[in-house]
Amino acid sequence: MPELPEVETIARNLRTGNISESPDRESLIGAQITAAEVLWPRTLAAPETAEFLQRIIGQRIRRIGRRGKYLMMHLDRDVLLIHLRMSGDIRVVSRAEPAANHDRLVLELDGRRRLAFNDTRKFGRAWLVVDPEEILAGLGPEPFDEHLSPDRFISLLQKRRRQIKPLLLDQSFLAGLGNIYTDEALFRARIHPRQLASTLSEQQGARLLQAIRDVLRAGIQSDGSSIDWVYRGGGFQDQFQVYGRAGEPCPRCHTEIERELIGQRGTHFCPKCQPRPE
DNA sequence: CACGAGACCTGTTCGC
DNA sequence: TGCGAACAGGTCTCGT
Repeated sequence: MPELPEVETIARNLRTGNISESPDRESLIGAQITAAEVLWPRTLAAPETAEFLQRIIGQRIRRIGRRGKYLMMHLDRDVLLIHLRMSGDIRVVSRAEPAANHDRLVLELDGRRRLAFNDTRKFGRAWLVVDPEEILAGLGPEPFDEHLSPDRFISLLQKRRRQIKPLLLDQSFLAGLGNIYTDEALFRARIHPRQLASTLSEQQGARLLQAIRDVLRAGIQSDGSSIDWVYRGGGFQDQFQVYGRAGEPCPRCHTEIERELIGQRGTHFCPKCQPRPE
């Protein structure tokens, strides 16, 4: 469930305290970690549980941010990084609340509420590190980075002889896009997901960067997307134009939307608006 | 460098 | 109704 807009929404909500189940709806900034529990050891990528507990207990949350799809919680001395992968979610509940079914890592805050990393599929990971660059160094630019001009983006595309969709999913090329927002951006830019990056025209490259930013901005404005049984209050799923709409008419030209596996991922596109290059 | 397959996991939905 | 297959918002590693 988590692509850039969903992680951004979570980070903002934790900062402002706009969290539905939280007892007092107070910001997490300034909260002290008074206890912690690791319920599924593999969720904690580093360090080992014993060192993790010993280091994190007593620290206060000072800043909450995001880089790519990573949630970043800056503490007094360390940074807690969380990647939600496919099914992760963050909940804040009162301390009295019993642990939920798939809670994997729980932090008790000020002895009265708890922040739980819940993750059905157990793909998610958390790291407690001094320097987050240890983990984040390989990420490509943020989509909204002002240094990422259309010209710069175009020149990055021209260096890559690779299908555009898998390239956009590659976090070392650009950080934050996942399967949904990639399909939506390519549709809005009218680019076929299999077109080789190096063959995109300047106009297509500029259009694509614009579409990526538009789609991510719209996603954030809707508080992200909520699909299936995982619901966090986002509404962007109602604005999907192609994702999950195979067989339905294209909103632009009414041709049937197609679904095809590209790089092992279900890919949705309009065969007429996004013509397949020879 | 690029690509596909397989792993890692659990749960829901689809097709017969 | 039941049961297996397919599928799911992600990423890593390995072999070609």
